[in-house]
Amino acid sequence: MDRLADNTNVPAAWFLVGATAVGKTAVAQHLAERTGAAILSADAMLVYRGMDIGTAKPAAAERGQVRYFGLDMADPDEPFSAGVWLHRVRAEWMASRDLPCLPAGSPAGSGLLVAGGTGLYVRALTQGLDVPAADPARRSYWQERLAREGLPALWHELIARVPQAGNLLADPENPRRVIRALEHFDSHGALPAGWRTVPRPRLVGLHLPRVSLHARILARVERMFGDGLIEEVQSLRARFPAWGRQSHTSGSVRTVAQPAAPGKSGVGADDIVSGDGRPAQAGSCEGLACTACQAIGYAEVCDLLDNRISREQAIAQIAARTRQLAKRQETWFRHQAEVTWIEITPEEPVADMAARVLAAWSEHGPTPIRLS
RNA sequence: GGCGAGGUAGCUCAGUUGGUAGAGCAGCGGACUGAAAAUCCGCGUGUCGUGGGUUCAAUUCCCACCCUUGCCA
Repeated sequence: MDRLADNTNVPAAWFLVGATAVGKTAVAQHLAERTGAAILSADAMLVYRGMDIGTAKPAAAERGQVRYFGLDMADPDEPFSAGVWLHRVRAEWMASRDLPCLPAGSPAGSGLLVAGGTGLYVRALTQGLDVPAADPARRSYWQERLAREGLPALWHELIARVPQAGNLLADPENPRRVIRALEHFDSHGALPAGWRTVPRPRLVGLHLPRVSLHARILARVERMFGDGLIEEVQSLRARFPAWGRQSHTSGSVRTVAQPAAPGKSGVGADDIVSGDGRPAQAGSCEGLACTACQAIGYAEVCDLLDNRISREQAIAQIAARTRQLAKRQETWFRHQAEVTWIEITPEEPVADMAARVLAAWSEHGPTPIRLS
């Protein structure tokens, strides 16, 4: 292959990670415009066409200045996954002969700049994914059995096949992981041993104090409504009628305005909760790829459009879910990667942040990526 | 102004037949290899409105006051 860092013979890229709403996009854009680098978005929601406002996708003006990868790769009703993302991104990259190679030593030259907050996508890019996908039919088979028989039954099935699954699986109480392991076994006859022993890539990240980040998140949510988030969801629903036919906001989180506390002897409390009309099986979207319609902002606006919640509730819930996402992202990068954090403040000019990011990149060098 | 209801965790509320309290949400921490903006796990000390009184002991009973709210004026 010919996408090589000049001296090292290893493909690599400059990574900028961090929680949602810290300002990765602005800094990446700033740097790309000045270096001629292309930007690869490592974000699981920016891949969907038509979902622009709610995902804070870089605007057309910005995209005209810089070559972007990883945006608008699929329609919201297409099944998508980290694996699809990785294959497509690799293919696009290999096909782009005109893209500049990474400069040796100096990040002030051009190259590939990866910006995003989806840890799994970053990992896929730096480590690759182990084996081809499993058969989707197997997934639905196990999903049905989970619904019918419960998690312990699936766990027994898994242990029967892979006695040491307890050590291979990080989180046996997580139905998705158990199902994933089962479908993986069905397709490949074994579980990959490397699931829990991944090297941590060295990255550069932006970090804001929690309070500042929360303030930014709320401001951004309100701006999204001003920018036409509701209209965007309406047009998506016009294109995909199954979208938002029922509440997508699942029960675990999200009900900011709780009707009444279900006390031990709380007569009527349960009635109020269930009467509120949210059966809320997360992501039951009748044929639609659920990922997109579960997306933060989109699920809540559907509830708003169907009069299940008020505008104020929608804003509060979107902000809360975004905060929770941001925390999970921080946790991921804190522990799953070796990140050099650039501590920023809300007032700091983008150019200053960019300069500090550049300095960190210079110091540590680019992060190797796997193109095959 | 009169009568009623209420003031308990950041929010919405339980509860204590007197022995200083607990749920949901929020928040915090953690996990994470093809659904990842997903999914899953863990974490509950707060002047129980204020000041008095009764009591071995009051957040719980009594009195006063303050605040909120509903109805009547």
